[in-house]
Amino acid sequence: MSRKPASRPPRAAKPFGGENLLFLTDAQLRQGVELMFFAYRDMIADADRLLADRGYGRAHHRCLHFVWRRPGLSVTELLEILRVTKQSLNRVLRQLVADDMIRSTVDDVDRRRRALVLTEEGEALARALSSAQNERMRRVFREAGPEAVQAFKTVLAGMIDEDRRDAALALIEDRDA
Amino acid sequence: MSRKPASRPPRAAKPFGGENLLFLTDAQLRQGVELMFFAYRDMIADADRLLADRGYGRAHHRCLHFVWRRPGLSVTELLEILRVTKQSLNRVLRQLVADDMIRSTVDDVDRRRRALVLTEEGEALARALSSAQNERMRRVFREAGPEAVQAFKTVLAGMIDEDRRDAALALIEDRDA
DNA sequence: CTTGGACAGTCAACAAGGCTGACGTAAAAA
DNA sequence: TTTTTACGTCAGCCTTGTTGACTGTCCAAG
Repeated sequence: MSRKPASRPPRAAKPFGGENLLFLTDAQLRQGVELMFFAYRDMIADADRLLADRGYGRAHHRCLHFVWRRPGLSVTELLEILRVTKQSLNRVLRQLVADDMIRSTVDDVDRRRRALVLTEEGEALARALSSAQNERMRRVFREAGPEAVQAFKTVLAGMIDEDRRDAALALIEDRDA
Repeated sequence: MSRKPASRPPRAAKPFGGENLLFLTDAQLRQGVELMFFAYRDMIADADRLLADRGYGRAHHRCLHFVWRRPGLSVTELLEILRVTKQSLNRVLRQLVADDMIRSTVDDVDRRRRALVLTEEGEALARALSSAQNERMRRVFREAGPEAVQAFKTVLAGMIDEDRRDAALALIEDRDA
C-alpha cells in the first residue's frame, strides 16, 4: 500500500525508472497495470472497426479467432478457452453459423458434440481481423527488437493464471509453422 | 497473410522462437495478440472479484482508479481518459457519488466544472483494488527482472495510439513519488 | 435391458454497460 | 447579447455477460 514511504533514494531520469532494484514499487506495478489498460484498448480498436462494419462485436471476433486456430474444436473446448458461459457463447455462435461463417457438424464418435470449423468466408474474415491487429504489432515489435519482444511475451505469459498457463501457452503455439 | 510460406528455415526449440530476425512472422505477431488477451483477462479477474462483492463492475473500477490517481480532475478530463460517452460515464459516476465513494464539488475558478475526488471510503476501495492487481504484477515482475520489465513497458507503450501516447504516458507518470 | 446420472448443447429472460440523440441549465467567452 | 462550453439527464437501442430450465446423447449400474 506504501504511500509516500518515509525516505526514498533519488530517482534517475530514465524512462519507467529502470534502475536496478527499484522496479517493484507500488507505483511501478501500477504503471504496468495502466499500460496494459491503454495498450489493450488501442490494440483491440483496429479489429473493432472491421467488426462494426459487419455488425459483429468482440465476442464474434474471439469466437472466429479460436475456431480459426483450432479447426474442429468442440463447443465445450471453446468455452474453456474463452471462459464465458455456454449460453453467452451460444448466442454468438448461432449468429455466425446462420451467417455461414462457421460450420457446426455433429461429431461422429460422440454425437452430443459439435465440431466447429470456419467456412471460406469465415476464414477470410478471421484473416482480415488478424491482419488488422498484426499491423500494429509488427511496427511495435520491429521498433522494440527481438530481445524486448521476448521479454514482453515472458512477462505476459507470467500474468496468466498458473493453473491454466500451460494450456494457454500450448494453445497459442505455432502449430502449422 | 503468409500461410505456410513455400520455404522456411528450421525452428529453434527456444520459447517463443526467439532467434534473431524471425520474430516478425504473422505467427509471432498473433502470439503477441493472444498473450495480451489471456494476460489482460486474468489480470483483471483479481479486481473483478473484489468489485462483485460490492455490486460494482469494471466501469466503476476505472472511474475510481483515475479519480484516485488524478484527484480533482473534471468530468471532461475523465471522459477523455476513459474514452466513453458522458452518458455512459455519468451513470456510473452518479452511483459512486450516491454511495459516497466520490465527491463532486463545483470548481472554484470555472464554476461549470466539477472537481472529482475520492472520499476516504472511495480511496480505501481504490487502494484495495490496486493491491489486488499489484500482487500478481509484483510476482511476475520479480520473476522477470528489471530489464524484462523495462522491455515489457516499452512494448506496451508502443501499442498505444501515437496521437495520444504522450498524454497516456504523462498520465501514468509517478507524480507523488 | 433398462434406467438414472452426467455431459453437450439450446432457448428464454434479465442485467451491466456500451452507444446515439435530444434537451436543459449554468457559466464563460466572444 | 449571443455563442460556446461543461455538465447532467431522459429515452431507447445493442452487445454480451449472467442464471434457470430444457432437450438430446452417452454410459454404466442395477
